[in-house]
Amino acid sequence: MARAATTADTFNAVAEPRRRAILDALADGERSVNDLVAALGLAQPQVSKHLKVLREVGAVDVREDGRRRLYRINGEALKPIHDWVVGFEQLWSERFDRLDAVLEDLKREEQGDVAGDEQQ
Amino acid sequence: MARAATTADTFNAVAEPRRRAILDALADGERSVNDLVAALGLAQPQVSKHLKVLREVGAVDVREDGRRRLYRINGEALKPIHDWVVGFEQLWSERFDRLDAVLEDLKREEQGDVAGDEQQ
DNA sequence: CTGACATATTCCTATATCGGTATATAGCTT
DNA sequence: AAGCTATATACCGATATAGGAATATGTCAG
Repeated sequence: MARAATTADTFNAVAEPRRRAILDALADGERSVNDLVAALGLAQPQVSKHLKVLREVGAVDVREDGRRRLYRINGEALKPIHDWVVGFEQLWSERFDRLDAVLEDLKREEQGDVAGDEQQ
Repeated sequence: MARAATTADTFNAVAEPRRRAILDALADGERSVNDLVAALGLAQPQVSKHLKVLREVGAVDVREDGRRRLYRINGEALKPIHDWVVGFEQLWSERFDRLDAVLEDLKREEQGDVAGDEQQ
């Protein structure tokens, strides 16, 4: 068995840096393919191919406008990644330090050690 | 050129679902390889191989304990993913609805249209 | 209708992957 | 030392990839 298809899910689609760059470029609105080609400095066929992958996982939507196709981001598709990674946020974020302290205290109280300040 | 190595960065390493499962299993503390094998229902060599990839991108650390190796998660490695995806959160989260409304109002005021309710 | 423009698709090739199986390495235990 | 346990590594095969180049499809202008 080989590696999962890039179109298997958003995690795989977004593992490719240039596809992330495309999503970044689409962050503030619709853009045509040529627009993206210019913005990213990639060859047109590669951009089209990357867009196809992003389309297949639902990370972008297309709209036709004459001979151009305007791509727009579909944030919903990134939610699974967000939800997964946010679960680990406490492992590095200082925002949780206070919470950790509180939980420590609760734990000690639960053990009847109301005075606290015991060492591990 | 082929797809980027799974060890190229955390995005690639974590694109594989079983590697995410390993990280999930390590979320609440150190575990030995066999422990992970039992928890995930995978063959031991595959677990070792997945752990190697996670080690190479810095997503886990190892500690030797007799003949066992205890793996622990290193959350820092997930931060780039977190930081990237959080930038898109406003695309789906209701938490930003209120902010959007405020920004709309500000925009209208800036344009001198204090009465608001103009159509595009 | 012909040509220019915008985008998608096809073909090619090198490469890294993943699972499976077998085996190597290393640390206990008796 | 022998044997068992825990983990890592090597080998194999099938597969999907990504860039490059060429080409196909579709649309607008004159």
